[in-house]
Amino acid sequence: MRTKCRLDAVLGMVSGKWKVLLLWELHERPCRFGELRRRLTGISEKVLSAQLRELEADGLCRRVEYPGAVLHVEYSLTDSGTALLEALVPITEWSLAHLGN
Amino acid sequence: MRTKCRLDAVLGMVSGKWKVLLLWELHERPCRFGELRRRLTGISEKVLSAQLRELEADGLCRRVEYPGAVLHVEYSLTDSGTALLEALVPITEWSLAHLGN
DNA sequence: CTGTATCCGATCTGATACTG
DNA sequence: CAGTATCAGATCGGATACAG
Repeated sequence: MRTKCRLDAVLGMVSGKWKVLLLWELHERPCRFGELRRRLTGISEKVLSAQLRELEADGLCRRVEYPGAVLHVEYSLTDSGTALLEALVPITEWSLAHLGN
Repeated sequence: MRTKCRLDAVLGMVSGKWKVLLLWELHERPCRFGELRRRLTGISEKVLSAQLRELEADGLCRRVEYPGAVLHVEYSLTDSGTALLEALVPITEWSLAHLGN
């Protein structure tokens, strides 16, 4: 009965307080850690790190290290992550239709 | 920046551990409290009550009392709730396409 | 039958300091 | 620059007992 619908699993993937925002930022453009920290005003490094790792573990984003004297890491959406973001569009539309504007 | 997208608000409405299941059950047919408790094996009365109240507060389900010697209450989806459930369909499809079957 | 009141443990988030 | 470690506070879900 629990597994009758698969929604829970997917909703869990985006249930973190900052996850959707992260997906959104990464959808606009690939981002470095510090960039994300600045753009998601208020998030702590620990939480940012944790949520990125979860998104990564779920295959929604990827983490790429670039060689150099200083660490340079870039996060970006996977195709899967992009597709999930698109699957969320009807929810936004529902929101516009059923919640105030 | 937080309010740039409305996803968080809506996802919050279905983020409770049993919310989607509840919407699903109510979508199949209007249900009484005891019925829901039996069908959602494992949920406690307190949590069932709380989540129903949240769904109600968000306009996703309604609670109707029927007069009689004993209390008879029936919960059912609103149009808004039904529409939200439909807006979640693409997520299930994403799940089928991107997660194992 | 349909809930509410309490208490508890687990989980989540945040602040801060420290590291390679 | 890109994180990890630690600790504290808040929130969530669950068990149980009780009430209208």
